[in-house]
Amino acid sequence: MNVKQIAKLSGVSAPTVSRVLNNHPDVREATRQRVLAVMQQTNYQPNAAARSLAAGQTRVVGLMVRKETDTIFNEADFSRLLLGISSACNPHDRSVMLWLVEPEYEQRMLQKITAGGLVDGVIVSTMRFTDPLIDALQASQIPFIQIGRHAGGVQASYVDIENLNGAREAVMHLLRLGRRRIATITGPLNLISSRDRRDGYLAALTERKTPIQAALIIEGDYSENGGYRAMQLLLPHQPDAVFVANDRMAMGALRFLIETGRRVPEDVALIGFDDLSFAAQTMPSLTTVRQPMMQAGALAAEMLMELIENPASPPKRIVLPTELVIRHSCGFRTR
Amino acid sequence: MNVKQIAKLSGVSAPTVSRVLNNHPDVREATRQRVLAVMQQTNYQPNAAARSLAAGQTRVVGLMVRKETDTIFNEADFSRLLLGISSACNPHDRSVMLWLVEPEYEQRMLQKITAGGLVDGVIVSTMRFTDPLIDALQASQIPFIQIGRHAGGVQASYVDIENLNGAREAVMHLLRLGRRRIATITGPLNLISSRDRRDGYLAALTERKTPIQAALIIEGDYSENGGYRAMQLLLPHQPDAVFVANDRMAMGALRFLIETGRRVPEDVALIGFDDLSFAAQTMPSLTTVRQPMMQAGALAAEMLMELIENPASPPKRIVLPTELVIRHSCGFRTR
DNA sequence: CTGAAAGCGCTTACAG
DNA sequence: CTGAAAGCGCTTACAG
Repeated sequence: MNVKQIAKLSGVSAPTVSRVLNNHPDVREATRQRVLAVMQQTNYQPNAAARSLAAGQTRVVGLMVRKETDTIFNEADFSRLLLGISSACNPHDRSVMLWLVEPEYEQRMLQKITAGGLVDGVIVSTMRFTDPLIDALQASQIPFIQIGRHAGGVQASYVDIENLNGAREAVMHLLRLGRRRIATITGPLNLISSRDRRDGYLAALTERKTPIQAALIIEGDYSENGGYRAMQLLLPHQPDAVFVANDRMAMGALRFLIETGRRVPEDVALIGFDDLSFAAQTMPSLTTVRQPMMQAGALAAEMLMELIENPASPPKRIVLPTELVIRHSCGFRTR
Repeated sequence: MNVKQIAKLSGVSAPTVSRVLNNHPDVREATRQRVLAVMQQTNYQPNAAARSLAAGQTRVVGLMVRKETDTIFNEADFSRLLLGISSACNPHDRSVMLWLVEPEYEQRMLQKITAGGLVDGVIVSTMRFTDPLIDALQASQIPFIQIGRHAGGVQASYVDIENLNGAREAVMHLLRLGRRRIATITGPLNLISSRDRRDGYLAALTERKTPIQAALIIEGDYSENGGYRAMQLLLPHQPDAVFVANDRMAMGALRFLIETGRRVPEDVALIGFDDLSFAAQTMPSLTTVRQPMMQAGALAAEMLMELIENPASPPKRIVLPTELVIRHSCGFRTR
């Protein structure tokens, strides 16, 4: 089944079939119905490759995700991002193509993408502040949207999460609860989200005129064991609260505190970041900052589709708010 | 840049460029080098749509995942499956297209896929024992591989996980530890994995000639609250151990037990299924069954690529072993 | 080993 | 509102 056959069966020409297929307004209603009926009967669907080639549009959206190390790659966030993108694309009849970027195949992927005929645009997610992937996309002229901000991308659109403010609010909450020696375990500081969260910590302290102490700031690696070790280093400096830049490290910190007989939150209060599924299940349950990754994915997809339709549209930057999920580890109090 | 231009620059014809592109052996080495050099200089990459149309091959692999309800959709497994598929496809220079199947768009997706020009084959993951998706794929003649077994798929290849045996071993472990009143909280029994895990439970009891009691078998819904409620119903029947068909429900069961003052594992031992990241972090840590989803994804992708190359090859069924991860909730003992 | 011709299945001006 | 012609950028026989 192809346009020619549909055309013959409907008693029209191929271009008319094409017009019906593409909802072109300039088709007489009777003709449209006739063609539609034949397409229905024959269960006809146009060939995607031919369509892409002729129209110069694939109706496919690409997603490039740099896998990073296992400790940084967060399965829940990844799933939610994907869910958001996919559910935004479905109603628009667009498909999504997924590339997990491994350095080994990075170049080839980029070439395939920029060669055309595969996708109309790309959503790119990488946690590195500076990433050659972004530069390559920038240079390639292909429409793209970043998840998170990145260095050098003056012209680029992005959807970011309010990492700074989310962290700031978490620390403010600890301050309001009367904590005074608040420490932080940061993520790897080559990641922009890690920096933002640390800066939020600093902002809260500064805002409340609380002294900042270098000894209370430790760089972690986003792993459970990293949190454990960081807490070990922190404890001699007697913090009464710790803002931990992700839930996984918070689990490790909690483990160390419990093993060494500290009470949480009485002796040391704890706030994490991510709201992974286990955060509600720890003992005590973990107060944490939730990021709207699904919404971020959906928005990025919408923005990309808009950019594809209208490549000249100016760059957009959206920063989504986080939500402080108050549980027990922070020294429970309903605000 | 297109084949014609590359041809002109290299002093050959378009078909020769095409042969070089496709590693056709019948090209003189000197010619090949000349063309390759020009392609390199011009940074040429062939257009994917044109290639797909002309060759009748897209070099794209599809993945259809039915989202099911939120409680059933397991983000960790989904991520791992995707990781496995993606890393298997990368070396073969294939891309992967992802569809999250929502009932609303199911028909259109299937039509697009079977119309051709989009993907060469499909990996399909759905937990329903009977799923129209499978039937439609079956009828469509498109090469496909199932994740998990399904009803009616006589000719279909699949990669499955040893749900039955994984459950069986978990229950055997409890029996070896001296438990005698072992209960189970199953998943929704319209899911094949749920049935398999229940059957594994039954198999172990039968094997050890332990009486099976209907009151000790409760159907859950894979949610945390479902586990909580199921445990509530189970407790009056005084089980001394519970095999729970997923970790999320196990968390709920654990919560109920602790809230009602039971000691785990002393009073009631617990084993889950999935090895979600929080399983190691509960108090007590959760003994559970780990499924090799990433490996399943990689294998499915390999099988699909083989099937695409050789559509006549006979169906293959692979069942991957699970691993019992022994922690504290089962009444710790190193085997 | 290489090229001229045809074709893959659509869409896009253009003319009427 | 509709159709004939050309074209999108490749690959596939076929002939030499």
